[in-house]
Amino acid sequence: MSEISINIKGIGEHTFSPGITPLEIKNQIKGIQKNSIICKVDGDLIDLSSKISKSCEIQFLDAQSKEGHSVLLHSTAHLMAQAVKRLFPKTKVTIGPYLENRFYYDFDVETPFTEDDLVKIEDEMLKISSEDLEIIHEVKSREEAIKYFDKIDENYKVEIINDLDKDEILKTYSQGEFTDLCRGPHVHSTGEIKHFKLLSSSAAYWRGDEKNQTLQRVYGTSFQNPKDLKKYLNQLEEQKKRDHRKIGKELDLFFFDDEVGPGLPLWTPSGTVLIDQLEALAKEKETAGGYLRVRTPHLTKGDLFSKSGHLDHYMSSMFSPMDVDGIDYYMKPMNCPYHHKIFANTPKSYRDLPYRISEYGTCYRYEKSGELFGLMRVRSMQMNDGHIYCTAEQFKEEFINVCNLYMEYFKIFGIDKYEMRLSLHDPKGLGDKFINNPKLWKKTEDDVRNALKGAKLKFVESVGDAAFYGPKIDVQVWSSIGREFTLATNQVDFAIPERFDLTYTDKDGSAKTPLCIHRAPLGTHERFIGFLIEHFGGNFPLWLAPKQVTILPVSDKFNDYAEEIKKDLMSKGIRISLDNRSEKIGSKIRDAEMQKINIMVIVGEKEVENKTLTIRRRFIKEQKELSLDDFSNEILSEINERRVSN
RNA sequence: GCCUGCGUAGCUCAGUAGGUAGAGCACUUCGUUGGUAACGAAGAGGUCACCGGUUCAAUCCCGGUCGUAGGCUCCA
Repeated sequence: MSEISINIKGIGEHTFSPGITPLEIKNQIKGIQKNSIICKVDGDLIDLSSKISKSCEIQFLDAQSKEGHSVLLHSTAHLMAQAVKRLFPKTKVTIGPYLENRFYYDFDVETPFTEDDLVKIEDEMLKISSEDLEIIHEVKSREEAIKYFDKIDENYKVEIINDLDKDEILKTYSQGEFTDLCRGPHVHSTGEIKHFKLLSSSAAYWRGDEKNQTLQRVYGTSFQNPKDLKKYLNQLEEQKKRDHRKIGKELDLFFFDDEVGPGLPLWTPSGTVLIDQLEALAKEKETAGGYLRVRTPHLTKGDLFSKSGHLDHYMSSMFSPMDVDGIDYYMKPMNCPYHHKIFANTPKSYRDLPYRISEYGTCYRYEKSGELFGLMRVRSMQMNDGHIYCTAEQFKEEFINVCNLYMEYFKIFGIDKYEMRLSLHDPKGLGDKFINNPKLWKKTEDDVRNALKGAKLKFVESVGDAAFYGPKIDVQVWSSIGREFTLATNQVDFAIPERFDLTYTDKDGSAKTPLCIHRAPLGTHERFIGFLIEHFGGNFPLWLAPKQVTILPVSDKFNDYAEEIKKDLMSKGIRISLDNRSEKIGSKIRDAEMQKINIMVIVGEKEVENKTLTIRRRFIKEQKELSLDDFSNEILSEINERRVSN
């Protein structure tokens, strides 16, 4: 057989006998990075032990590359599974994929893992690593694979194989006594996996279905380099410090009370400042965008929600009804039905469209107890809600304007890590989860997709995440501990206008049905503020900060001067406090820093004499001396511009 | 809702082979009047989440409830 030519990326062409493996190439050819753990042949990731039969291009990768790292993570999941099987032989393995910087493996075990168990598993993993077991892959026929996994009593694996496509190539990976069904590829020996850490264990359902068996999921992380592992673990610690639940407590922004109920936040004066600022921002932008503001009740007769479809499609997220004079009343889970009522209250002409109305309407949703999460997931929420009623011709522009509005907001806050997601219906849920009208779904989804493409907005698509009444654009963000949330949303509703018999009189005098766009560019106060707390780590920009300025007299002797300054700044609308305790200046500064107050105004003998203030900004030691007027002018313009720096 | 862990002063946390509890910070008072991240002293504070059970005795052991954490599922 003739030789084959392999172009090694970064090295050059070499000839080999067919059947050569990347591992052999790595050992033979000088200059290939020693820490390569996997390779790509003509763009496909393959095991280092795979045989190469024809000329190709090969690229060796270490775990610094995203693909290399994901292989390492995946292989670490297998290593963990092997350790678990050694320690708890009755365990049945299921699946163990990699995520970004993490992996997990789901196990069916008799008793859930304790923290001690995780330590034991980790120790066993280190042991297997030092055994340096070769990881061998084999292609198996369907029958062979089923027979094998059946024999070793791994029924989940058998179930997986039975569900795979008939022409799927089945592979097993073996390391020592442990064999797993897997697509691979994997690193070539357990000795390659050295620097890992198990992070947590929790429950998960088999195949993500709550009707199925509860499995134990163990999360972990793994790196090639101990420094990278340390860095990642530090990063996780740092992220925990930004957790809005922690900062919310430290800065006294909001809290939950057992006697009030879970998921029902109480906003303190400081937290309420954040709400007020957001609301002022929304009001300003919406007024400029042609919205009219409205107000609607929190409680309503069931008939309205029956008409809107909520009782059919949304009941599981609604609080149980209360009986009022023999009639069922519900807390509102959304504001839309009221806005439709307002639209319909007076006759509309084509001249009234687009008709845009908005409010910060408080909604109440029954979220299952285990789903509650700080401010990010609550049961009472103040929604930056609004509805646009427009003609088909106006739709595209209106829809994109909403997208632009939330981009504008994001710019104000400096939010740049988000993902726009076009959420589509899942045909399987029609009639139950979604309104049953396949044609309208298709048309509306196409319209939205085209509008987005026309505006050159980047987005991903997600099937099954639509609202029950129409497709939507969700803006996804991540909390500091990595959970994903929808921050803003922009939704189309093709069903409601008809259900509510909403019409307008067109130019020709005929009655037409408008399109309806639901939108919540700032989401809800709860989630948006929860997100902002983490985004800023509690260090709010001046315009948003609950405590903008504090005056720190050097000693009691200057309290009167401080009081004058306080009065002046307060009259200008600045959120100001005065620390007149008999404490040393250093102590007052420390307390102000801990409270993350933006600006400290220090006054002592010098300032009283000069009629000035000494200004010290949060985290900045350098100070400057200013007159009261110069100072207030300076910060007022910073506030009015909603500047984000510091 | 499901699985597991956790619940001690306003906050962060000690503690008890079962004999009703302690620190630091914060708070109040007194002294100190101090120039850039903690001045000193004293005082006040708790049905040890709640309800039952076992026990002479429960904060501790057992059961239940509620809350909470990590996930799963679900969502703004």
